[in-house]
Amino acid sequence: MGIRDIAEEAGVSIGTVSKILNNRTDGVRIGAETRQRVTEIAQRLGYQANPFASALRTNRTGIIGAVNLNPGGAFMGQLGMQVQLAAQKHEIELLIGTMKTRSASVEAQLTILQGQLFDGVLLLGDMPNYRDLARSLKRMDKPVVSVAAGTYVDGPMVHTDEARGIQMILDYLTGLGHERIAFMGSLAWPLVQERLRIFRDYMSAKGLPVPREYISGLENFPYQPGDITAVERLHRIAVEQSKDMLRLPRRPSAIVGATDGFAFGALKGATQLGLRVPDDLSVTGFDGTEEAFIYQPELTTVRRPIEKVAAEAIDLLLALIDTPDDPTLQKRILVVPELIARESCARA
Amino acid sequence: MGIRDIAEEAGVSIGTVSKILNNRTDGVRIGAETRQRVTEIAQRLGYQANPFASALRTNRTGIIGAVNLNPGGAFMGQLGMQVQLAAQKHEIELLIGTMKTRSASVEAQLTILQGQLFDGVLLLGDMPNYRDLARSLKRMDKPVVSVAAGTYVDGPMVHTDEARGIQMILDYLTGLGHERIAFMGSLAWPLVQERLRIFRDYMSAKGLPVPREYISGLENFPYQPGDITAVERLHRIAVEQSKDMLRLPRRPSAIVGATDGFAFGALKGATQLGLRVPDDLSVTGFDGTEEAFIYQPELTTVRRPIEKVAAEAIDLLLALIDTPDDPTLQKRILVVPELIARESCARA
DNA sequence: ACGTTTTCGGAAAACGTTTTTTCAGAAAAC
DNA sequence: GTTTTCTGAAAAAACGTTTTCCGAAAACGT
Repeated sequence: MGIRDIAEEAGVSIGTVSKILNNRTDGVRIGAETRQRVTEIAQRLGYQANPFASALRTNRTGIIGAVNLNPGGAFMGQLGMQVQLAAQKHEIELLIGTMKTRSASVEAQLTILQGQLFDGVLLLGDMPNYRDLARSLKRMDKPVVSVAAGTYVDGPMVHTDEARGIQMILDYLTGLGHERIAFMGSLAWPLVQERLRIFRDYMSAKGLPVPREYISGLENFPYQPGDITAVERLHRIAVEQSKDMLRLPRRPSAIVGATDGFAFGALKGATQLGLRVPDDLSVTGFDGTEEAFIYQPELTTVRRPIEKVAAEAIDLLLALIDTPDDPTLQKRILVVPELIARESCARA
Repeated sequence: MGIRDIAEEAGVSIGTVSKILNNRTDGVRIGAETRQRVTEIAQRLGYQANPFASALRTNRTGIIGAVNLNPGGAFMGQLGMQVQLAAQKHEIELLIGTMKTRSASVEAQLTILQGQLFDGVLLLGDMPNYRDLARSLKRMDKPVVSVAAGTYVDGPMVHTDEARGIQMILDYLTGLGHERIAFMGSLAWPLVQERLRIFRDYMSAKGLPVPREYISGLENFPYQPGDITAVERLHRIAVEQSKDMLRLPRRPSAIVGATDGFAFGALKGATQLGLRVPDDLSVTGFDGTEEAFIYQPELTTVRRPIEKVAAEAIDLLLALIDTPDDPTLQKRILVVPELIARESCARA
């Protein structure tokens, strides 16, 4: 059961057992025969070290944590899974928690429980007040990597190259002859603000006007994590907003959704107005969730390469855990996304 | 930093500090004035007990774990989130892990790391070889509650009353005059096998024949958790299978999807054949994921009341942690689902 | 004033490891 | 033949709590 039982069984001291089981070679020698015997006994008894005792002594748990800041979304769910898979390749345990909403201070959460329990933390996704969070994280003495959070975050991070993504979409759309291009998203998320900015920059660089009515920002959608109706409400709003746009005297010929979800809204809005996609309207999404393929019509979207993002994030975090002070690890990795052209776009 | 610092600052012993901070009242008395002083100092210094030391001594971590057996799915993602929320109401920490695929023995995983780290474990969802898993869990000395796993599992569990759910669907469909009703799902999951059985029982009780071609079982879909293409492949297959059915000389007038995902497949299959939903074909789903509402047409489905399932599961697990030997807690809770009629069904 | 109870709090053991220090005996060096 | 070095392993300290046990002083009853 404990290291003591092994020691007793093998007729050696517990210290010896510990050294053998941890393959300690530094400064201490153990005879090959003893080593063999002990390992075998440990095997036979199915010994597993008590993680608390080990952690207490070493200050290492071998567990890394991921905090899902924006749970419930399809994209985030898939990101969580991919991070899990990436962690498995490294034989390390990964546990996912969620950002608490009730807790008074964001700080309390991360620094305290998770800061001690985990050797390092992955911060998954974006959230409305990310900056506050980031500030409080400074105090944590364990490495943190931001994942898919936007480019504005400080410190090590892994993210999709969204500028490239938006650019791909707009290249594609303008290549199809579209000029009246609208944008829909929820600006409560900093990530979406970034996407909108990139969108605007591109359009003005190309000299394509973007009238005010072509931007549907949905500034303050009341979102509570876990609100079971949020997705449905948001969809309903997106449908309505797209219909408003499509009833404009000069309606857009293409709608860029800041998110696959908004694209679905536009798709349904168009259907409800009797417009045909892609003949009368082109629609694009962003994220490349699996639903994009399942939907009717199948959605043209930019797929964020979740597997790569996850793998890079894990690699970076593990490196940071190993050598926290290596300045070359304070890096910002951008993974390039991929345009997936499907049924929802056509020539203008 | 540690309890020692508090003790020193307050001029008391560490034992006293511990008792005060843990509100120990049993047998030990502490003066109100001392209590006050110590609490205040702890507050001021921002003291937080080292969780490993505490856990080492008490064998309790205050953390419960959830193991997602079938990660990646939309339903499971939402279940995970709801469980999180339910846990928050109890001021308890909940961490979600995933079933490892690489690990040779299922057992190794759960019993060992998680068995020690967690005070109790929630097993979320179904998996192809659940029985093996369940067997190995017996050895774990921490309470386990199965959630949304099917009725065949042993031990405490919380689940949807699926018989009622299927019954609701079939009552609804037969009420609309449907008699030629088909079933689609992936029988690799025991859960789906149960649903099919219930479906068959109902149909034969009503004297409605179910020809062999009306059952699309997809016996062995090769599924690897984390396979990024699985959802897409499965969808493609579902579309094809539904088309096969719909090309039958006597095609079904309604298709019951064992899962929302299969219903989407049927919906798209019908569209591709030029059939109109719901005029030419009625389709129902099962699970009530958010996508069901977003899809075109909006899907009639049975919603599994995830919030209730999650809340019941947390309550039950916490009770079991408190009094593991209370025989009345060895219960099996069935939560009744809800039929949500939307656009995908009409009179036969 | 004396014994008895109560009140408050200290001392120390324990939890199961890891790591540092120490030590005995054998081998090597002088 | 004595001292030094080397080898293998035991012994003990440490990690930071919780909890049990005990004792001093104060309060109380007679």
